[in-house]
Amino acid sequence: MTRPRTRIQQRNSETILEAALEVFSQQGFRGATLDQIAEVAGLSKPNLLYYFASKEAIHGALLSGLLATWLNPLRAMDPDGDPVAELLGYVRRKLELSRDFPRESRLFANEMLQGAPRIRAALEGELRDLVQEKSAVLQRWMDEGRLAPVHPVHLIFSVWALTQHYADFDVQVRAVLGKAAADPFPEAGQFLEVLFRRLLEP
Amino acid sequence: MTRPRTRIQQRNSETILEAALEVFSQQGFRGATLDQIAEVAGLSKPNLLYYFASKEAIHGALLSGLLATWLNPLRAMDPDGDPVAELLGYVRRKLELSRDFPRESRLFANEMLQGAPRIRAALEGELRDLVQEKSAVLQRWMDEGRLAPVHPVHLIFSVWALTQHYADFDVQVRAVLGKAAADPFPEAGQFLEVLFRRLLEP
DNA sequence: GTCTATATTAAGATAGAC
DNA sequence: GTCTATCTTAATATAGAC
Repeated sequence: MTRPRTRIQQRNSETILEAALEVFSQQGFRGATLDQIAEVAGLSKPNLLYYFASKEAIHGALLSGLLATWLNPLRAMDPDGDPVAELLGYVRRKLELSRDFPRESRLFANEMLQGAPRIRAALEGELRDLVQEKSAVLQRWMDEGRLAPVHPVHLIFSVWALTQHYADFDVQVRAVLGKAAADPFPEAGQFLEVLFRRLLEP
Repeated sequence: MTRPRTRIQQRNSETILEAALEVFSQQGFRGATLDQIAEVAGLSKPNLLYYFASKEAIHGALLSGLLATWLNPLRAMDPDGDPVAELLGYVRRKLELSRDFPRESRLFANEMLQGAPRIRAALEGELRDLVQEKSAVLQRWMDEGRLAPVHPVHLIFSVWALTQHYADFDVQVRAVLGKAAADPFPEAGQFLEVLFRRLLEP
């Protein structure tokens, strides 16, 4: 059901994927049930299976394309731009993804915790290639003295870890900060800017 | 079955918890099954339930105490020590936990992704209190000019995020680094030391 | 396209023999 | 303490009416 033809098909497919994202991102693939998804979607269980061949197919539809979206900010890092500004821009866009798409982040995290059975190939291919490419750019900037020297791959890991934490561990972040800070993201953004400036400004 | 009396009880309880950790840390609570745990443990399913009252009880036994272990390194941060050394020591010990107990880290991460239904109270109590206490210490060090100023709570978050990433996203880390680096932890340790030195040295 | 009813398998838990 | 057999419920998926 990748190309729904009618408007009603379009709408129901989206409703199902939206509900599935809600459930899969919390419970993982095995922990989620079609009953839960059907309930959230407000549709009957057989109706779900009219639009998607199986539970696996719904999950697959969510996963495919997710990695691409996730990597877009890294892809956008311009080799001809200003090094520190480019890196800070990357961090900012990645943090915005955590803020605006926390469920997608948790879906991805769930897949990682399970050992990435469904996207292992993409990790070792598409992801690895892009990281290698951008690491080379970072390394060049460091060699030119425009960025303080540091392991470029672990630098990219640190961007992922620090930004995704605010989506994946959202409950913990809010529990610690208390109800005072309704939205932790502005503070997080400031903190991360300071962190990466001090780490990278030559 | 918190206090097994005989040696055989001791041994089987441990075997079950070990197997359960393996499965729960990958699949989460709902995704894991007693069949899987029994298979990994090499015991029959009814035998599992002779030692633990229910699936829930096994999971609870793993979870209880986990938060305490997880917080020990933060607890060990000495208010009378050297600020930068204390912080770096905290980071080092936390990274060692990720290296030596990755499954425990993933069990915790799974619980977070699900919204922490079973440890919400501890997050808002024990965890929050300790973070507040240690944040005050960090703030004092900053006020005394012995640590560069930065949001102390987000600083603690950054330690968690950066160290746990190497356990929770282990598959991704290894996929990106390739088979060349069999053990990413030495490099990670060096990177994190550089990062926190540049961030915090006044 | 959507529903009720249902087939089929899997999962948590228990009974009772040994 | 450990096992086989089994009860009960839940879960994926399908059939077939509307």
